[in-house]
Amino acid sequence: MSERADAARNRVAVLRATERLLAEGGGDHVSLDRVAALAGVGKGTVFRRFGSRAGLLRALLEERSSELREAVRDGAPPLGPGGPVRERMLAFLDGLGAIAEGNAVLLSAHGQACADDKYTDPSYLFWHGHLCGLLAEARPDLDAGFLAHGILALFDGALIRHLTPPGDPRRFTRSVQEMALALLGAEGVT
Amino acid sequence: MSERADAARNRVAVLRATERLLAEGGGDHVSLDRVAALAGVGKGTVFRRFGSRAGLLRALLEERSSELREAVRDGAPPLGPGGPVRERMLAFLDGLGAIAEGNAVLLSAHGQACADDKYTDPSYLFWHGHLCGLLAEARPDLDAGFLAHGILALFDGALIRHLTPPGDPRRFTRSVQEMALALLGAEGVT
DNA sequence: AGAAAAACGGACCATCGGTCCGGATGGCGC
DNA sequence: GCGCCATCCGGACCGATGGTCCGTTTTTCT
Repeated sequence: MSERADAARNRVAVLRATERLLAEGGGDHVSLDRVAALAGVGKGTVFRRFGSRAGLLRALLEERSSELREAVRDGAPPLGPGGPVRERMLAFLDGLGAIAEGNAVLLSAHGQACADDKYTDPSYLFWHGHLCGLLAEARPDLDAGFLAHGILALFDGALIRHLTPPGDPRRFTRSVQEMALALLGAEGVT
Repeated sequence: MSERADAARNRVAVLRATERLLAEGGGDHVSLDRVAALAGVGKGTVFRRFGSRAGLLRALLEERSSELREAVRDGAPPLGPGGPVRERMLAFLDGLGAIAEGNAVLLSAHGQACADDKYTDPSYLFWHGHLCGLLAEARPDLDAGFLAHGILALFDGALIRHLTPPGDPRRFTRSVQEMALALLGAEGVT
């Protein structure tokens, strides 16, 4: 056995409380005190389970993106391995964009909390590695690692909010895809 | 008269103290208390002069970048108006990159403090407008506004620190330039 | 049932950004 | 040189926050 029943129950209570607070207030509305109170647990519990404020937000983000990660790693094309690079790229950006657009507030809160550790975060490293592979295959003449950082840098909560007009929730994603295509260059245009 | 002598003296003392703290500790080592103590002034003074922690960091950043702004607006080519777009772009990125590389810590501290206001900051808007103009001229087929955000998103303190190896301080700038060129596309290659 | 292990909870702490106001200080007119 | 008034100073003060700690409760295993 790895987790006691009450521990598991409390963990989901805390996560649900966090997303409620995230939804109804800004990102800085989520304080550990408030989360604990709303979840009906003690502050120590929140901390013990998630290590820190950053850990809590990371866990929530993980929950939101694990599905995409699986699909990218093991799923069927166009997301998963096997299809043409350009399609994989677009499908991946579509998926990541959807997550980002739906979690812009969480994204900025997490960014603020993580600060410097951002680039060593396993989740970031996975996205980066994936993009890296795709870019390297399509443009072996460029620095794929850097371009991958460049694309991921777009996924900033504040930027997304800034660029998403009411009534067109996918605008950001389309822009990201356009930029990615521009980076891939005109070669191989259908 | 616009500023009393002691006020001016204190302002520079505070700015110097801030940069010292920034240099010797991390970005979160710069608390208003510490700044005030090191500058030999009261906390209220720091606050009155700069409005907030974010304002203090912004002022410091402003001090570092005003020269580049002038050069871009009124200076001679290749930085200033008049030269070929591609050269202006490279020169601008070289200048901005140098500032960013020399102030990575300040950059992340400022980013954290500003959070959402980042995209309405006058300084950001200026850089963005400039890039926008250049990109729109070179690639009228793309969304210049978005691409400009994409390029500016690279200027993240943590990313710069992450990508700058000891012994090659300009590596980041070169990568940014390469990516910008990739965005401009192959058209017009010399 | 009983005991050890695991988890709980919330008081507690240091620190932070920001506010406020009585007191000091500088500039200007004389 | 002097005195007056606006301006500025300083640091005590505040509410909130992230994080810690330990006596108490709950779970689970035997």
